[in-house]
Amino acid sequence: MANVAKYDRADVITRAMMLFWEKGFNGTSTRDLQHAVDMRPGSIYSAFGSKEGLFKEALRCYSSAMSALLQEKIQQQGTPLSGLQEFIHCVVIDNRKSAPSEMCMLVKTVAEITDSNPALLRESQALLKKAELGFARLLEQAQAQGELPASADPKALAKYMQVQMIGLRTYLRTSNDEPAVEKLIEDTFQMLKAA
Amino acid sequence: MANVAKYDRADVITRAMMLFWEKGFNGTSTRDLQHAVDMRPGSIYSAFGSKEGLFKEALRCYSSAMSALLQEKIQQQGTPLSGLQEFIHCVVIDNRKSAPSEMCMLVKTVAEITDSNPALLRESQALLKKAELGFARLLEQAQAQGELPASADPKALAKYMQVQMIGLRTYLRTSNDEPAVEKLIEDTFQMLKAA
DNA sequence: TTTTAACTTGAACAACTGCTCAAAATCAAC
DNA sequence: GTTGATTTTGAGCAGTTGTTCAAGTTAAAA
Repeated sequence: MANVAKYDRADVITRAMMLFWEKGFNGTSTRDLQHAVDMRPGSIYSAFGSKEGLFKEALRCYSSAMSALLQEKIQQQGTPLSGLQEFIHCVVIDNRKSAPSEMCMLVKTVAEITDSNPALLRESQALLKKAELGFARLLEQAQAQGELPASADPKALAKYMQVQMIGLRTYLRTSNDEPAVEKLIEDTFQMLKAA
Repeated sequence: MANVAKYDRADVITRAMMLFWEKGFNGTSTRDLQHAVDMRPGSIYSAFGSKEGLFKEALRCYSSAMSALLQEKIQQQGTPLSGLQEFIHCVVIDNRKSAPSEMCMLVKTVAEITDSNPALLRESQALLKKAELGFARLLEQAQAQGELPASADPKALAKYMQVQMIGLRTYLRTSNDEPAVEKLIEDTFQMLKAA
């Protein structure tokens, strides 16, 4: 054998994710990345193949960080639905200014990337689909526990939740109207429980 | 006096708008633009000052085209609320594949541009705010005509409509699930009329 | 201690970026 | 037809882009 890598791969991906999340794929130059992860071009390219390869890893990193946050909130709150509500409030309101961008990184990517880069587009779409499936499973559990009425359709409600999350986060970015968005989050869950 | 401009300014802005709408601000190079509008760099820069200047005009062009489409649909349908519903269906579903992007150009811009370019960010935010005010005025009319219950709050519903439009258009881009989105549009208006 | 495979480095490349400007072309006014 | 303000042209600039690769460094194995 021989020399061993000096960098922490997960840490490098996290740092790259933060930059990409803030500036987008086109807005982030490889020089920016080199500085952010403190690696020279040769090392980055031997580890990730291309800017696109690193971006793909960053998308997955973002996705699993969000997923972990959701699980954390469910545990804290004790029930699936209140955990989901706390998660959404946390992502949309609490982390608004501390996160690299107030918008969802997957949505930003789907908005920025054209069909001329199918690899990145499909990766983002697949991760968003995965998130929707996670919501659906969660809503099923809520239903089983009586947190949602038996008449509710978890799959349809999961789609609805995705639309609301995407819409609310983006609307907040455009309007800066935090109280209104906070109220709309509450309305959404009111609606959910009455479905 | 002397020579007179050979290009049609409105036409040039429209062509630039189509390109910017498709590829975004960072994704569109000035060479792309030169080709799309069939003008040489000198002419473009003397007419618009900078890439940013042309983009700003493109944003306004997009905004007023959307506004005109809404008015058209209201006239066709006869009432404000049914006109609004037809407008949303048209923008989200019917024009999905024929438009340069299935997403809203203002939303794409707000997602792409960071706070390091305040001019473009504020322009998009202002145009989205203007659209919301237009929705609010429309909903007031609908209320006056009895299309909406007297208990409805037009300003709050206008915010809600913005969130739904943004969410639905973006969700369709990520999921490709046209039937689901079509149903969600109907649900939204059902909800509106019951507000 | 030597070997050797893996990793790191950073100069360099060709292509592309937004933009400028001197020269040429244009056309209303005289 | 000449004038002269205005517009068009496109070569080109200085900086940035994503990426490569030969040379140097490292440390486990022999």
